Amino acid sequence: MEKDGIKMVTIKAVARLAKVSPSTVSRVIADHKSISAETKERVRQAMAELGYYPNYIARSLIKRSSHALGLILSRSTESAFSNPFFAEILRGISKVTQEHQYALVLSTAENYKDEAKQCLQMIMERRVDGLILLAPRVNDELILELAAHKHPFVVVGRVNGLPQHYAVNNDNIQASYSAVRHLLNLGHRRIAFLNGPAEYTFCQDRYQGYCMALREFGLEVDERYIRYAQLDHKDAYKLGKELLNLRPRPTAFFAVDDLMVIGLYRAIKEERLNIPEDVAVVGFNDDSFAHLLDPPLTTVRIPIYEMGKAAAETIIAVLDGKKVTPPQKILSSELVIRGSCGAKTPSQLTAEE
Amino acid sequence: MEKDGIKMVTIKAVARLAKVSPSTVSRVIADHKSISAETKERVRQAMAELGYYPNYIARSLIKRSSHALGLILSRSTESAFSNPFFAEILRGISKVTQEHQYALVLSTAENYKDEAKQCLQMIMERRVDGLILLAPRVNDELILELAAHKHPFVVVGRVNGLPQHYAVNNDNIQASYSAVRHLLNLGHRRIAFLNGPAEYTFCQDRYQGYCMALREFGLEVDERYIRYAQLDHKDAYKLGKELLNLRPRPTAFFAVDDLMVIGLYRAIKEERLNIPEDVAVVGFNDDSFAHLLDPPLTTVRIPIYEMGKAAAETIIAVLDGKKVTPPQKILSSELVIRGSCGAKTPSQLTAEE
DNA sequence: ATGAAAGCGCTAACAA
DNA sequence: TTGTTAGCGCTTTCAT
Repeated sequence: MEKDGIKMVTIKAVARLAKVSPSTVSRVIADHKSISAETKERVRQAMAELGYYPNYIARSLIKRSSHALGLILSRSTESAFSNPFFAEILRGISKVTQEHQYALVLSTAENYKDEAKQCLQMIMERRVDGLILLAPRVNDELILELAAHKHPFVVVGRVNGLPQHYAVNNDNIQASYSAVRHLLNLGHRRIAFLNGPAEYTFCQDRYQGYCMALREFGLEVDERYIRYAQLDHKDAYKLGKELLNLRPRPTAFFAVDDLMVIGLYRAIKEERLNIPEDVAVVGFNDDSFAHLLDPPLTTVRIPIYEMGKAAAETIIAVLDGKKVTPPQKILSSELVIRGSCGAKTPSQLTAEE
Repeated sequence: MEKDGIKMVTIKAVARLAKVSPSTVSRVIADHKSISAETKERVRQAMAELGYYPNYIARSLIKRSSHALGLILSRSTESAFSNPFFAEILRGISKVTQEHQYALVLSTAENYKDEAKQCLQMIMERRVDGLILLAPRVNDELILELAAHKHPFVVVGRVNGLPQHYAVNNDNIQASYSAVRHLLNLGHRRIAFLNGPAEYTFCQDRYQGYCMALREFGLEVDERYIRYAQLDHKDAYKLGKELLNLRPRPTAFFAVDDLMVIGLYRAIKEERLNIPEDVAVVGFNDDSFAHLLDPPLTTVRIPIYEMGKAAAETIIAVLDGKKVTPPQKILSSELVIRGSCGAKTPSQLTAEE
């Protein structure tokens, strides 16, 4: 009856006080229709009197559902949390889990293997009913395994090599294409691309958009102007320097994540070059600090919060046995033009600012 | 045997394959000493063959422990996540929960009442074994209730009116005192204080440090120069404007959170005043963007990550039945001097920069 | 060293 | 409408 000095008020105790059977109490909890109003009232009275809370663990065991969602942050813990993308997606997810009374179990993993292990563990151990996966990789083995075992999951991003699955994504190719086209329209021809780790599908997609735009303008994709950096400002600083030392020097930069722009700006300023006069810059994500940079950053705004909401709604609907159509949702982004690329061309103007 | 098309591999199935009883399998899982090496081997073989994972729910039910920690973000969801403080504290917490194989259940609440309800629910429903509470209020009823019911919890911040409890905090009074003293040493005498909501104990403490410093310099605390704002840049902008319109105008600002400084900077610049020549500014938290502001912000750096770690370690130790001494830990902070206050005084120099 | 049996707190047939 | 009964998958005495 005691644990840590806390009295365990069970359904039995309530039943005893209300002079009914435990199953009747259970039915009152579930607000079952075939219970007389007076019994309901009496049972509720007893629950209130005893301060009864249903034991979720016991309920989960018999219902075979923990009513919880799992979310794993991979990459090193350090960079995962510091990226505002994470805060935004989490905000969207938790908004929905809260509405649906789902618990959200958060975990972190140092590397991909660890992430896979933890995901599998969470779901196999029945700690969670479904998973939300972020930043899928090219040929993501974890995702393939989850799919093979028919575990419920939704991916935020694009998955390759899997016909049937639930996913929420933004229009990376299109967004990247628009961003680079913006630079091309401003007259830039040597546009460096600060990409992220090539194993992520979103990096692949943004690369594809970059290539599309260049080719549309009859330009070759010159791999010398492309670098693959970590999604933080330090690596971007280093690789930004490398790119700035190329001759002929790129006149514009397209960075796959705003966080990189911080390092890139520093690199550019250290070379005594001016933004946007000497070098134009476009970022990606429209992180909250983007408008605070000097000059304010032109960047692609993606609906991160909405993607988090959509992902959570999708997986919850799936778990509720509802049909989710279409299984893959693409949310659109917009280019937010600020001061890091110089004069605006009318065709590229957006509502913003 | 089936649920969502997923085979449930139970301890029974393993027992059958290994030709032992379920209890023996259970003992192997717990690595019980009195099991022969060969049986252990055989059982482990069977577990591997069947891909067995223990059902955490079932184990929790009998062990009366979910091996999970609960964390609630109060304030409106919008501002909670966007504050880098949250990301940092979460990083520290999850680092520790991961090490100890604890699950971390995250929840959000729109307001204080909702937060209290959710905390109580999480712990009463046995979803979590203990709670980590952030940003305690003056006479925090939730905390008093949790304490009255002897629920395990740890607070990040200072709690008043409760002799025995676990808490981790930084030296707010001292930190605030140092920050204001820095401004006083630079010659400032009219120092405005952009405080946060007065119901938080940390705001109270920082106010106290502010007063201490002023009084030490023989100055009166002038309430006209103090405002209570939300912890975001919008409100800070508005109240910053108000303070700038006072005559005589304050020559320096001390803001209780770096996020406010963003709004404050905008207000100052709109008044065509220069930082630090016309107005000096000191912030609090050393958020990641603080060094990116123009001019880079002088601010108090508090060890948020370490506080998160310490909080998680404390509550886990408590749950493990260990003695935690001292129950209240205070981590120290440092003033990081950058460019928002003008010339440095030698006595205030820190290692940074 | 291992097995049998009881039961954690709850829900859900099946009766009545 | 309500009670009885049998578990959910696991751990843990108590036997052997």
